[in-house]
Amino acid sequence: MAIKPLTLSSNDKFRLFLVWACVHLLACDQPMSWFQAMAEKQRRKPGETREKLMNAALALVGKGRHFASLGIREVTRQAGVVPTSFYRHFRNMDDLGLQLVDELGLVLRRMMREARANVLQADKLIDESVGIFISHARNNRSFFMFMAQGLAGESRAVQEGIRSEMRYFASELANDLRRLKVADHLSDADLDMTCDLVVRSVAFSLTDILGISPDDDYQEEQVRQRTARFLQLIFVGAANWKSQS
Amino acid sequence: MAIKPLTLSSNDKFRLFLVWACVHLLACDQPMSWFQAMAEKQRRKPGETREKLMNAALALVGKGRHFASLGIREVTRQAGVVPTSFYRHFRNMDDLGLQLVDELGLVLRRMMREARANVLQADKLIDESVGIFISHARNNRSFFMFMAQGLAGESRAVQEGIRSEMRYFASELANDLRRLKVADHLSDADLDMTCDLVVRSVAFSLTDILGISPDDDYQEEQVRQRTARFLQLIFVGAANWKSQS
DNA sequence: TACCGATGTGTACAAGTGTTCACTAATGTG
DNA sequence: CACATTAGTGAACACTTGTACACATCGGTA
Repeated sequence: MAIKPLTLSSNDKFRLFLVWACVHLLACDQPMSWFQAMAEKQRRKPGETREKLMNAALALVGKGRHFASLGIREVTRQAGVVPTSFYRHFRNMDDLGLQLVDELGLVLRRMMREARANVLQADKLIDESVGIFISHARNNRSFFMFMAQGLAGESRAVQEGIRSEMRYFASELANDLRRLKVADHLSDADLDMTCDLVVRSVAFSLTDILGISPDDDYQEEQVRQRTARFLQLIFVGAANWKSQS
Repeated sequence: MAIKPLTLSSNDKFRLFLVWACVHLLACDQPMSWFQAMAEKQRRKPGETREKLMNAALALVGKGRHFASLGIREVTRQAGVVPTSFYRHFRNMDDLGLQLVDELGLVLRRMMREARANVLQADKLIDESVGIFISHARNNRSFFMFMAQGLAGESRAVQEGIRSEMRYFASELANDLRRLKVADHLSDADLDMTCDLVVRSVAFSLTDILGISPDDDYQEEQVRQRTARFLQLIFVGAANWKSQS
């Protein structure tokens, strides 16, 4: 059998590098130049082929195509790059999908940070959060489309990645609620369950938002209100929930 | 522009035929032979190419492929039919998808009927229903995979079809609950909302069930319990919900 | 009987696909 | 400086794809 040239993903490479850098930091005395060089390489300048390819895939998804139906040539064509370049950065389309999930994680974290900054008092929590979510979904339409597709997608790895992002999101939400002391009567497990349900409901609303035209403000407001009422219903349930019953 | 030969879907044809048959039943005196012939044609005998193609597509989806990535040749190959035969029954893959949605509707209605027959008293409603749902999801794995995929699929029509099946399901659930008089304090709109949320939560659990191995009984039991608790939480919320507040 | 429409088959073709290979330009390292 | 590594290019490969056309079959109708 032919030995394929194993090209590590940039994340793998970076992790390997971190280990290796730590060894060097302990062993020699002037490693900073190496570190900075590698760090420079990690955060590539925009417009590079790798970004172009990922953006091209996202653009196609945003245009209504399904990620599973995209081909390598199609993506490279959209990116304005020769097909061969694809292999310099990704093993195959699944690999590209996985790296998109990583970036999706960044988008979600940014959204979470914004929500935390804006939602200070608990009474406006739901409406504010739903609003922030919807505006993010509108601004990063392609990303969230990719997320919605990936939940039932072809690649098990992408599926698991998105699912794990959602789990993380739910656990962070639970932590926030604990900090706000709005659900002290709930056991940890029950609070986690509640947050899981919240995140699922919001995620399902994603398919509602993405299904309507991006500038149909009326429909968007409808989805927004419905989602908010879903969450209110869930929180009423949580408020009257008797743990360990 | 070239005029493409418009081939109606078999459902369309049947509806047209019904109208036409009624006219004939009123006008002439011996229409039964026509009727029987057409009825015979409608319920085709199993093993025909049309069924073979739809089953082939489902089989591929069940094997982990995404519907959006299936090609005509691939489906016909799996069905053991020559590629050209495809066009005798479907315009394209989207058309096949739409007809699959119709059949999916039948599966869902059968499930609903079974649930109605088995859930007689209200106190076991949740556990019984979730159980029935999970066993159906297990027995018709491919169908439900197709449904999960279609929710964020490529074809807007398929998407809307599945969504409308879910709406129907939710409204029927609301009717049942009204009949059981378990939520008399809720306004119609609030009950509809509750049922909508219930259906969404269950549908989301679909991706959980389909993600685990078909014979991993432990994980399946986990999903089952989690889904049931979701529904309990929602119903506690509904029980304490104050309509028109 | 002859005929007709619907269904299925085989062949064909142009276009698109994933992947490999050999080559070049740039980039930073000894 | 020479050198190795990396990113990008273009040509080529063996397939696969969607679709069209002509033909065979068969059940039902006039």
